Amino acid sequence: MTILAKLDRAEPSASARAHRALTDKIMARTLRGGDALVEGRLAAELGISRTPLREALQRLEGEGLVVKTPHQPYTVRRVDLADYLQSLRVREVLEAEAAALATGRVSIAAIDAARKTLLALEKLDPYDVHAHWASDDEVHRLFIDGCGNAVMARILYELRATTRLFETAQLADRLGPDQREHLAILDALSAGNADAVRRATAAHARSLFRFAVDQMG
Amino acid sequence: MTILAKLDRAEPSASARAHRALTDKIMARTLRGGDALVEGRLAAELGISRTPLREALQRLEGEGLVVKTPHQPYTVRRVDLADYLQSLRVREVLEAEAAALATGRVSIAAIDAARKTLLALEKLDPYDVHAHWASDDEVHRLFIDGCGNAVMARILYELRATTRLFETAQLADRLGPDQREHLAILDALSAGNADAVRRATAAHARSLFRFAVDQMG
DNA sequence: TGCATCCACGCTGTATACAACAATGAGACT
DNA sequence: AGTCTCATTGTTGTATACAGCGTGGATGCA
Repeated sequence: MTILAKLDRAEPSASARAHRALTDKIMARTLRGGDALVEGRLAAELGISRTPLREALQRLEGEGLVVKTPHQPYTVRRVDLADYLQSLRVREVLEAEAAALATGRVSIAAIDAARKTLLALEKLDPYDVHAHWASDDEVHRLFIDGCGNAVMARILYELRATTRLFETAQLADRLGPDQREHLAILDALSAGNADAVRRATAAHARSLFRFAVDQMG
Repeated sequence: MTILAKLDRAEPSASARAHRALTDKIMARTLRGGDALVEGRLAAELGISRTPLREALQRLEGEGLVVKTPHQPYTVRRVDLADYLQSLRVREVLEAEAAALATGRVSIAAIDAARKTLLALEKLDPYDVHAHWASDDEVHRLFIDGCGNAVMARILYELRATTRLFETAQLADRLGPDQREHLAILDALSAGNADAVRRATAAHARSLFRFAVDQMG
């Protein structure tokens, strides 16, 4: 049986499964900011022991998705407005640089694919949150993966993961601006104008910043 | 005895001790890039069990100081030239921004203290590596801690930790340039000229970049 | 009723035992 | 001699047991 299972598909380790399951739950808001992550309970749910579960939690802590205080359960990180704005400020600087570096390095085909996904968004009648995120990811990964700097890419990945923990409410109101700004980035990328790409990407981050301030303040 | 030990000083957890001990050893080059970190051996050396030791290793992995491949021991991260240059590129962008943000936020007293430490360096006759690093830290922390953006500060902390794993050889040749460039940053900070601070900090990062390329290539 | 104290429970932190896997070297066969 | 196989050994991955700490609620008292 174990042999069959192994042939079936490469079975990931217990801690890897736990890590995946928890990130999914956190991203999907099944687990919400401030929720307590009781080790024994979670381990039982996933059918593993506490040891690999703790390993997963520690990795998540390093990735900034959960926080811990000694002798108390881990909790899902609560990203407040200040955290969010500070992360956006870093993204404004770093993503602009990454996008400029990626100019001329990403294939036209990939750019066009992203544009197609983006334009298909507005046709969707019941506004689809999942599709919105997927397109957002496609655009941003275009230059994050394509910037040629693995260190930069890793940092941006984590930053985007944590900013996502914040920006849910009023997301529908971002549909229009996001699409406009993403298109501007893609157009500049197509044109191969690194400086325009930098400006467009920074403007996008600043737009998110302003939006959050307006909503909250 | 345990009671006395507890009263003596707040006893940190076993995993915290292991984390501290390992970071110290790695930074001091007692453990060098590529060295295998065998859990059982290390745990015995530190007088703890493997469980908290693994916790420390997992934290270190998140901080980028060690790397792991499944079913094999952790190894101290080997920072090659490409890693180093990519990290420097990120630092060029982010530290320049942090320094500009810190302008006007850091006290004149702190700036002057850093300047004093810096100037004292060249009086030291037997060139002192430790003193060099201490001064370097003092200057950079000035604006990293003072930039008012905790997210940015955390990223820069980790980046500096990993770049340190590389830049040892020929360090003595950096004494002159480092001092000049650090002084330029401090002067601009004193003058409260954010744009000059940004330029000086970016120039410093580029100087390190060029130095590494010249040495290696 | 309000408040302080204390006990009991649950959770985390650590140690230890065991299973699974990888690397290494000896030995046998060609 | 060379190579393939296989057992052995050491290491990681996981489970489990237990100790220590924190928390909340019950209880007693004013």
